[in-house]
Amino acid sequence: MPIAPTPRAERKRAEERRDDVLEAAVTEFAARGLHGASVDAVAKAAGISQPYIFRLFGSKKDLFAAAIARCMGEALAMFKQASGDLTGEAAMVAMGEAYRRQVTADPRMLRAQLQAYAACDDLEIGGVVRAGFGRIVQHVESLGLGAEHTAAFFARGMLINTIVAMELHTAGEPWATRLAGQYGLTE
Amino acid sequence: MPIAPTPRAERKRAEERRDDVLEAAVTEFAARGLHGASVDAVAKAAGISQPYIFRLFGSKKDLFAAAIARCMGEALAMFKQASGDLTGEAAMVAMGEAYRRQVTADPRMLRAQLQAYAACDDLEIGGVVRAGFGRIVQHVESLGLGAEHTAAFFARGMLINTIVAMELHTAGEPWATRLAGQYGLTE
DNA sequence: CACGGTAGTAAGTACTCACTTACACTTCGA
DNA sequence: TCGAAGTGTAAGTGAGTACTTACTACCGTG
Repeated sequence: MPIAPTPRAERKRAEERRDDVLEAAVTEFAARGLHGASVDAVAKAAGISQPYIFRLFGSKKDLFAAAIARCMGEALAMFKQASGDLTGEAAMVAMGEAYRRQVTADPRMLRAQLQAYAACDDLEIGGVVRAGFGRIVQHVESLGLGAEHTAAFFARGMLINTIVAMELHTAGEPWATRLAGQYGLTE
Repeated sequence: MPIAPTPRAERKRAEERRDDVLEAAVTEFAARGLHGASVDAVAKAAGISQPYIFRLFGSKKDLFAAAIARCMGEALAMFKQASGDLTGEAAMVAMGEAYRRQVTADPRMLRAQLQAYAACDDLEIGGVVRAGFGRIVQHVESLGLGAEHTAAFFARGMLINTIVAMELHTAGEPWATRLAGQYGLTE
């Protein structure tokens, strides 16, 4: 008869634990994507065993979806806070500045978004991503910018994502510096 | 002693075969990404056995890098042809129109690019992607647009990639249609 | 026509990794 | 206080898959 193993991780409420796991999952998925990341790595980073992740989230894909939904939710919250009571161009400038700050503070959110777009081939993931992105688009539209400026706002955001993913803002090549400099990413 | 197996695939020059494989690899990697795609699937699509791919390309990562390099090269060629002798804003409009046509004709190129950006976490891949992207940036810069317009051009391109990946242009939701419509992607 | 190089395959190998089973400790309400 | 619900783990399992080995058929050339 085997000796009883004692749980090593400090006991927490499931909801709090889910949060820890999501935090770790965002980091892992942001770097390696849905297929490149492993549940094992997320478990280690979260300080619990791998089976418990399946208890909490059901499957790897569901964990990815939850992590992405969280990221999108954080992005929306960030934009809402940045725009505050502002409208029109002033709101857009404020939101752009907030996004730029996010890059330098913690680029995981942007990288995770890129990974989410790349994983849209999967229908379930695609649904989650579209839903999250749609809420952000509708918030920006609600600020009273026209369709053209709204599109330009998101276009800039997407290029920033890509610049960060390629690490152009630290690459040192002149063309890269020129491009990244357009969005204040080189200081 | 086993009976000698006869090769099933029609015999071709290695160079031509490499081309077939790259074509299949772009399709596969565009949809599922570096980690999501399997070499087996590429081999089946190319009509040859899986070991032969390793003979031709060495490793899965090298195959991915080659596929991405090809895509980037095609994109550069497309832009060069579209801009022709034009310069400035006229060249940019022509290139944008070419890119838009590419979306409707065959979105694999765009999706593959997105997957390439997402895979930049790997240093080797990152190098290939930056090199390919750099050549495109420098071509656009050479057309005499200022840094601001150059950045705006690439920003639009990145948003188009994302719209295609999320399939917003066929999603049907009003906000999606409005956004995609800004780039003529809804007809 | 021999023969060396080129194109190609069948059949592994070794390993990763998503997911399961079966269990143990802890907390808490009745 | 007792048992059910909640938090957690050790130890698998099975399938997928990157890559290797060891071979074979074909082609061009002297």
